[in-house]
Amino acid sequence: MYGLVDCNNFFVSCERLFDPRLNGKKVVVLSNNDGCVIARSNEAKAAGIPMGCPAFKIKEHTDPRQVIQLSARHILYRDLSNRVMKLVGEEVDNLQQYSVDEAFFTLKHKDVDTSHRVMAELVKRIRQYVGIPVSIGFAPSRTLAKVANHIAKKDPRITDGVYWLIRPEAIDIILRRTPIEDVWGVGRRLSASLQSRGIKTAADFVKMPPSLVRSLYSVTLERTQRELMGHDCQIANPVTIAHKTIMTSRTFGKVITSRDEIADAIVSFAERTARQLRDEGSVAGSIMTFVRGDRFREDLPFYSNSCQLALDTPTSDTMTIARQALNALNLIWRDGFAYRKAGVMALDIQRGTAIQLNLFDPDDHGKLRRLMTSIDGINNMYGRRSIKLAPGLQRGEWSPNQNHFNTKSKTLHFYTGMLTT
DNA sequence: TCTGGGGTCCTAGGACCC
DNA sequence: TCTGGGGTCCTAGGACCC
Repeated sequence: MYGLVDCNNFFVSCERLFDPRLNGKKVVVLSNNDGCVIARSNEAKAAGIPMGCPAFKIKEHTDPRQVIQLSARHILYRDLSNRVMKLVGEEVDNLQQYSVDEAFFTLKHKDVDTSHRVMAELVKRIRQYVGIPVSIGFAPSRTLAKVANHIAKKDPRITDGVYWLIRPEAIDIILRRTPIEDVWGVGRRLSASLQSRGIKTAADFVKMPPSLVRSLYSVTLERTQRELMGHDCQIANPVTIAHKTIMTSRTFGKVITSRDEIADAIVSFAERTARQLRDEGSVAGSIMTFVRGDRFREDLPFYSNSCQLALDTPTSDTMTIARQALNALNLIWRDGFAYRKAGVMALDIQRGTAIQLNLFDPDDHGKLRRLMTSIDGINNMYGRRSIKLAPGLQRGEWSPNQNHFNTKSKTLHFYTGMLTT
């Protein structure tokens, strides 16, 4: 039996917490470059604004003057997410955070009546202490828990935000009402393909022979099918294990043609990537840098390339990683193109303790580690990027546009001026 | 004018080996 | 006409998620 707790309209709920005037309005939160809609209030959903909608296309769905558009403040959202998860963790077992606003878990209590009472109280407590509305769904598998959570959110008869999807007859009825494209693990491509075979609902899908699903599609989709039948197939890997890759990338506020500007951005991305490696107690074995043009500008020649370089010794040292990221940039840089996006990725990640010292590496790892710890400590105390490598000193030409911060909200500006997450 | 960022897993196919 | 067979390993790319 799995529980899934999910914050309702999470980013919008966070913004509303600090500006109640947003209540009852069509509110959307925009992605990094004020580009796409990444969160919607119920009112915005009802107006037909789809998830991922480019901001400039909102007018195709509703009167944009009635839509409040806000730049994302991911640091604030992370902070509130941590508070929600702390309260949840006190009442459940095996809490596995799946994303910033949702987590799977198992129950402490065996009997459903006690559990239901505890969970309904938890929903109330999160609302009271953190201010964020959440919903909880229960089912025999994670995929079904997703379905149950959806019902907990949507069905007005569910007054306490908790829904149990357990009885086979109930599961059968619900699956018949679940469009195939709403199933977790069935995206646009797969649902189009399944629909062309006459599979319209989750119930239709469950009736397909599993061997056929596997041969036509993949073991992944077959697992989704078995999960819908109520078998736990561990579809979601626990996110608690360390990351296998860590990436930092941004779309620039405008196209960039200067190599120095891009190098400046790459150093910033490398710094952030290295910091995250250290936070997770990991080291990277190789570093990848990529650059690309603007895929929407047909008037400009398009260029996209990446380069992955191994590190002599796996490390989380900012300077080594930045240096290697710049080496990679030098190998893929081409003059005469307009660049719109770039990024740095750490790969071949291992636990930090597993450092294989390179005999010929002149660096003193102990000294470097102490330096990095000091830098992280200062940045923790005085704000991110108080100390940084020279090339990234100021917000550059490449910084993403974010022009819709809610300056009228009571939120500490602490959460605003910081450069993205 | 304006189209995100950060992940995971699986598969097909090529390189290489005996 | 006919071009072994069976492995392993790696990578690129596609699909999905939020």
